[in-house]
Amino acid sequence: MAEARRSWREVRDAIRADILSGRLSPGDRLPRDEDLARRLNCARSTVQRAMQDLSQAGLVERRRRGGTRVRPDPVTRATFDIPITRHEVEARGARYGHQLIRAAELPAPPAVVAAFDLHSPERTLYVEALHLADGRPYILEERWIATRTVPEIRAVDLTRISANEWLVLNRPYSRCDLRFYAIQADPRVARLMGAAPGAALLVIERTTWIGSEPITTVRAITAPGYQLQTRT
Amino acid sequence: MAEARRSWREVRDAIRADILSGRLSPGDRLPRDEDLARRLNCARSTVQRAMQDLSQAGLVERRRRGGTRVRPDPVTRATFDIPITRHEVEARGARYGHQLIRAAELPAPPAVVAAFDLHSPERTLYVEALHLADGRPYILEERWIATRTVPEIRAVDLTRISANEWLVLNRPYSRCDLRFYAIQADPRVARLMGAAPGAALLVIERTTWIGSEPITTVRAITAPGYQLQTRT
DNA sequence: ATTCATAATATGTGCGCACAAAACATGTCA
DNA sequence: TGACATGTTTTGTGCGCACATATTATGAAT
Repeated sequence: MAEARRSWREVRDAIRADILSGRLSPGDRLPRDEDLARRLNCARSTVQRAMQDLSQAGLVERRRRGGTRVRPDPVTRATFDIPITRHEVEARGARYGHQLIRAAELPAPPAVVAAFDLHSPERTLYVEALHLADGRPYILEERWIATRTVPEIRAVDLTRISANEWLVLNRPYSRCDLRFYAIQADPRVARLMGAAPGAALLVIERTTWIGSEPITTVRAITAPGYQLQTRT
Repeated sequence: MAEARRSWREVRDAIRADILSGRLSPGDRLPRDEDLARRLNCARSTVQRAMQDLSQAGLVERRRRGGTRVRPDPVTRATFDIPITRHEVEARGARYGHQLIRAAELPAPPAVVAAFDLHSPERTLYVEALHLADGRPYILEERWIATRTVPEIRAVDLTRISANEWLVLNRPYSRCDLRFYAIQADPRVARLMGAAPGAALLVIERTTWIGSEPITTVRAITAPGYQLQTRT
């Protein structure tokens, strides 16, 4: 059948076409790598490379000894890049600025303790700040920082560098949970954001850990009209 | 120095630690794979595997002949799985239902033509449908389907299977653009969703193509309180 | 100085091999 | 029957090699 050697992309595309065209259905088992390699006239490592890609894309599931199966519930998998807010603003060609609204050492409220996956209370630094693009409100962030994990943050001048930027640059994280939802601007948020009271705002919530130690959780309230889109 | 052979994960973690700790700064160039391999006591292919991972995670950028550099603008990269709505509802333990509100062949409005990256007008099937969880509104979708690319859709009984599910199962796509934002429910949407007028709703907009041919663009308006989160 | 062909170099791909590790199957023993 | 050890199967990892490919650097010719 096939004569020319196939590249891993060709192998991937061939299998993907089989799945997407319905020749393979969700839940179906695929031949083992070695058989596919023989059939497609390539090395097993090439099939492996193709499968690695398909697996990461969420199209197939692989298990040792269990073989490879078409994912039973097809999904659309999307990847987003969330940059440092300053970079995001500057990439839009706007002038970046930020205002520290409040910084205070507080015990973590129950919602934050829950977000951190903890039971016991946690000492936190609460930081509220407004990111500006060309002087106009861009993102309002309400942030809790676990001072036990990040004690140095207390020595940082948060009027000079935003907690967002300092943390991303200085605190590696091993786990990051993200959540998106919509809220209506309450009077206070509306005033800070220069939005109409009741306006619909996209919220990006992010919590990070290093190992099992919580670092920070932040509620980023975006300005009216803000859109988040997949990288191209 | 190092004696034990390193696995690609160890190599990846070592390099990642160098980046995140600041020993390597954004924009810095890394040694070439071969030197890293010698230094870390492993094969070049192992370094290659580690770099592949770091590159996909957005931590480094690699170019042939240009070498490897730490990405100049650090980002948080997040991956979402957007399942078929029926699966999503059922995974929450709820009973799925859906109602076809309207289906009509219409010329694509300008916004849709733009979303499809086209200039000329396009014949579309407009479909409006409501997805239900336990009988309650879950997602309202407004969808335009390019009938030139997907003529078979006209023969599908959209009261029996949702356009969402039919398309995902029958129409492979090669490109998918996603966009999230918040809207306020206008009176009609509020009535359909059983929400208060003016409620903040998360909208997921998705456009797919096969090759350069548009398939569909959909505006999925979610019920109040809907949250989208990264897969765990 | 500018343009263009050419060389040098780092990453990307592919192969074949060997062994590791997970997960499932089987059979033994109580 | 049930718990547990053992074997088998499939994917995962690692190595070393050769060559492909993209990109930058070099230098010649105008």
